[in-house]
Amino acid sequence: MSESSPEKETGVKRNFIHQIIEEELKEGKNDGRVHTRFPPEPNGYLHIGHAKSICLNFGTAQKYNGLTNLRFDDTNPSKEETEYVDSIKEDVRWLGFSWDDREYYASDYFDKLFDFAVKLIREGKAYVDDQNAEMVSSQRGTPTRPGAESPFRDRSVEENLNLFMRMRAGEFNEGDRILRAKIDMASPNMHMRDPILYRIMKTPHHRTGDKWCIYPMYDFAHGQCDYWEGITHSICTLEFEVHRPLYDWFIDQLRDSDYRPRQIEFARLNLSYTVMSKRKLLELVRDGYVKGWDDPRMPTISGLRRRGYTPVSIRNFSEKIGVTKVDGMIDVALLEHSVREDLNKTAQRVMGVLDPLKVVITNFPQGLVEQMEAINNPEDLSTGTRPVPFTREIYIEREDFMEEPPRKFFRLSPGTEVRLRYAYFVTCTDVIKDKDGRVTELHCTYDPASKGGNSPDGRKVKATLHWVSASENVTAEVRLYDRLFNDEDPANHKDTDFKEFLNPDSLKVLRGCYVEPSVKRAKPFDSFQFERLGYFNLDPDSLPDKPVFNRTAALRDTWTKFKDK
RNA sequence: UGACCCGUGGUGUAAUUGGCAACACGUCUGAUUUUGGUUCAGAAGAGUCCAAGUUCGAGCCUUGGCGGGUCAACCA
Repeated sequence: MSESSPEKETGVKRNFIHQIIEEELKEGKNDGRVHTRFPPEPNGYLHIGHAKSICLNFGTAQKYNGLTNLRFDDTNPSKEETEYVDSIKEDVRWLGFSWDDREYYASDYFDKLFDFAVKLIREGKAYVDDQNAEMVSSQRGTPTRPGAESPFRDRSVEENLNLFMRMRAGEFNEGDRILRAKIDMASPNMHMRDPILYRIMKTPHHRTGDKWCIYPMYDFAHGQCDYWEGITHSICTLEFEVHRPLYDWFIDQLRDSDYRPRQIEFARLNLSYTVMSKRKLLELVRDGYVKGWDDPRMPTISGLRRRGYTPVSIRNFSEKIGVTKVDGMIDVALLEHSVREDLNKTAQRVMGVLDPLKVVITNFPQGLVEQMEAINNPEDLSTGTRPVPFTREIYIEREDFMEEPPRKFFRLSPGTEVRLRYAYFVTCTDVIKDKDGRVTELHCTYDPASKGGNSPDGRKVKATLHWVSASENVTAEVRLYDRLFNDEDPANHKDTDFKEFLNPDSLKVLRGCYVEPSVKRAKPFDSFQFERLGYFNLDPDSLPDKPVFNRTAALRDTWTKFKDK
């Protein structure tokens, strides 16, 4: 062989699938081609688990200069909709992958699949079974007991052909007849016990309309589509492992050259605090527990997008978690770390106050609006600065003041001096309360010499506060999102009771917020400083309809810790 | 009384194909800091499910256990 390795440096971490591929490449299999596919069923929105599969399929092909197809596995018209195929395409694109013109549908192959079924019948490898679902199911046996053969198993080829044509013609009702492969009812592998190839479904298909009233099953479609598309590596999740012998059986009936696609299984992603089952996500959407598939609390790609996640962060995450056959549980902390890592470098900082407490700077001139200069991103000074208006009356976060500070509380309290970021040093002189004893206003004095946030005499302050001018600001509604689930591990709750673990605090609308959106474009972001609470992708161009506030776990933990002391 | 798959710190991944286990996240210290963030320095934490075997030497090989997962939809 030549010294030029077909492997490309893409920064993709080597995993067991790469190892398999490299061994095959050495043996010269499939003419050295690597061709993968991402095959979602369009019956829901893509979630973070799919992202792993997408990154794996596209990443693997890129690594070996191969191609990846996008293929919709649409063999069950009762569950699939065009809305879903559109959202899937958008999400894959957003993640940064391209399938060029290789967009396929299992339904594209319905004719070929039908012909293949006829071929199997002719060869005596498939038959029409007149039994109903219950009969078929009871004859299948159990994992430990062999099944029994159907009384219709040995029909003549002519009779099978005739019945199959009539199935297609719509002469029978749903459930009356099925087409089965004739393999082995005693096989220790349940999937080899005369699997069903076609069932009658008088449901219009989102692409083929009412052209068909019989539809192929997953097992009868997937491998064949792989074969016809020239897929070399059909990467799927662990639960399909037991399907592999059947996958191979169909390929054996089909192939006429050395080429053969190979199914390789990997462990699907499980995330702590997260429910990933499409059925459950659909339930959350349908029953109104969330506002939609793209609700920021959802683990869907579109939900994460609205929450402020970047494509890079999700790709990095997929890379970090690796690819194995070990069925594990990844800590969301790793996902959250991945966003922070990216956003820390790229997100523009803005200031904001969510729960405002008025502060009057008593020695600051009435009516004066002073423009302070704020850095857009301390991690990337090339992003420049922006002016932020400072006035005699400002708001600070209520949490940033404590009348009787506990040990280690460094922020504002009576008599202490703190820095207002990019503005001045201020000292609290008076605390104004209402008749119930609630603090309504603070009076402070500022040190005019500390403009910009540094005192010429070199004295230090222990805290830097975030603020907003009480008059020069923009207001909007802010929603604060927490994790959707607060149970230790809701993913483990297999049954419908998973909703019991919904986090009641997962969505709070905070009143009296001072944020910006389309309301006043004139002064965007000047007065928002969210970064103390986390990082936000809130630059004017990428702002969601509703500002989304991504509270990070790290900060929450810090707070919990602090409060305990 | 089945078939297939899996078993390395709290979590995830690695270990040049046999040379006494590394990295990331998380946790905990400390320093720096106009974000209690970031950055930097450091610490704790597994002897690789168990047992026997082969070997000078095993997380990697063999055998036997144990534990976990998947499979009995006319879903994918």
